[in-house]
Amino acid sequence: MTDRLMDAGSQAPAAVPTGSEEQDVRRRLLDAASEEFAARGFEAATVRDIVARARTNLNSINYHFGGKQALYAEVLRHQVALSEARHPQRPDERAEGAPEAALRAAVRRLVRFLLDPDSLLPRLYALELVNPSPAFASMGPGASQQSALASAVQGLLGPQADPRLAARCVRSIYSQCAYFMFVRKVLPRVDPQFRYDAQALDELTDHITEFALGGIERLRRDR
Amino acid sequence: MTDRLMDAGSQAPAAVPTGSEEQDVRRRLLDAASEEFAARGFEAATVRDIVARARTNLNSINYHFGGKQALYAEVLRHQVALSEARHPQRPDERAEGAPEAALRAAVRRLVRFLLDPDSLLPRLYALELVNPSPAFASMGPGASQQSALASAVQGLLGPQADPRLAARCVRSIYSQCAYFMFVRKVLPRVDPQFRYDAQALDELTDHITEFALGGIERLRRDR
DNA sequence: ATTTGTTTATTACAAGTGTTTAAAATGGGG
DNA sequence: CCCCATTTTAAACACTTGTAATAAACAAAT
Repeated sequence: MTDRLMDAGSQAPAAVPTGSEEQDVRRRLLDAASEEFAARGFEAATVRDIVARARTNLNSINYHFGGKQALYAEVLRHQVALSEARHPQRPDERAEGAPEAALRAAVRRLVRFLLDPDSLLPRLYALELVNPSPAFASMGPGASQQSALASAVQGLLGPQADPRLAARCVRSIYSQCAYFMFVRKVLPRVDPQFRYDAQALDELTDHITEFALGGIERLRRDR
Repeated sequence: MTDRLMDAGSQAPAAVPTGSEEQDVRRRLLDAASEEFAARGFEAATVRDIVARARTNLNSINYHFGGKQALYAEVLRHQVALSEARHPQRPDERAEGAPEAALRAAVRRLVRFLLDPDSLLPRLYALELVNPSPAFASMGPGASQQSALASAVQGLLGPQADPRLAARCVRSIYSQCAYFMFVRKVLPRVDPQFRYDAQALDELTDHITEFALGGIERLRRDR
């Protein structure tokens, strides 16, 4: 058995016109598998469809990844990394002036992360949340987004607020964003005018933010 | 080919001690299939597991229902009927005094419907929403619950409110309830103290109601 | 008691699954 | 040039799937 787990970027054959042909099959498999797993789920996706889409042979998955499950785990890691690269965390986002602005920024970030129409992660994430697989542990549930949300909510509720209340408010906001991730496939059927483009996501961000500001304000006054 | 679609309750052999043995297998199949489909989803559930759980033979599904798909459609219809019987719509619920009370009643009904721990429908519903199947059309998405919610929200926003705003508010509330339906399987892993018992559902109802009252109030003032 | 229609049980089958085996091709250092 | 590790290809395997074919058991009416 050969050790295939060397670092993926060190061979660097200078300016070879063929590019990194060696990792090319692996990359194609990763992309094809991402689409197949996102489209049909882990069990329903077949290795034959994946290798066909990747334009390679049936044994490639076992050779390059060791099996269907290992490929799936790698797909999850890859898509998480891709998505985190597409949605970088600005470190001082929560330090911005008014807590209302902080909440709006956190909601916008969460919406764009969970509803990114160009990413396969929301779909894979929804499938895992509804039907968790053994490989689910590697997906942090948007931890950084939720922490930004939590601090914004904390800032609005005040420092001496009940942390359980704060957690409930965070979940109220998070659930509104996640809903569109879950129902993405059926939403066009029940609400045909809803779109997942940038403008619609901004309007959604505005609504969720305003709704949440009102809800938090009321719950703050109740205590 | 024999016509098996006669009415199901007319033979009535008086006080036979064996009960309606004829429909017994069909009922057992329906129950077993409901559990298997809810546990593993339509594709992953196998007819062999279903007939084993129903303590009958492999051909039963084809004989009594005509195939796996037809059985699944029947399971959906059966569970919808069961759940609607468990959660009857009180016709004058929306007529109750204050609109706040109407909203609370609508939220409570929705929560108990979508999060009923003794019903298999929420699970089947979540699976269909994330991965719709051809048999999905037979499941109205809690239409009556949503209409009660809509009228309550309308009452709070005022008669001249923008209907699109009202629809957004309804969705903000609905999504908070549906969230716990979607993440039911992973919630114990990420929030171990959350329970789906009656008390927890009432607390959830209170929180969602208060949060929504604040949100609606704020959005009403914005216009 | 025999027949007839209905239900249950057993077996077989064709298609599809992930994985294994083994052969062929490839491409650099000796 | 040739060896050798790596990669690709092709074929086969063992297993599961839903469904069909067929036989057996059963119940009621003639």
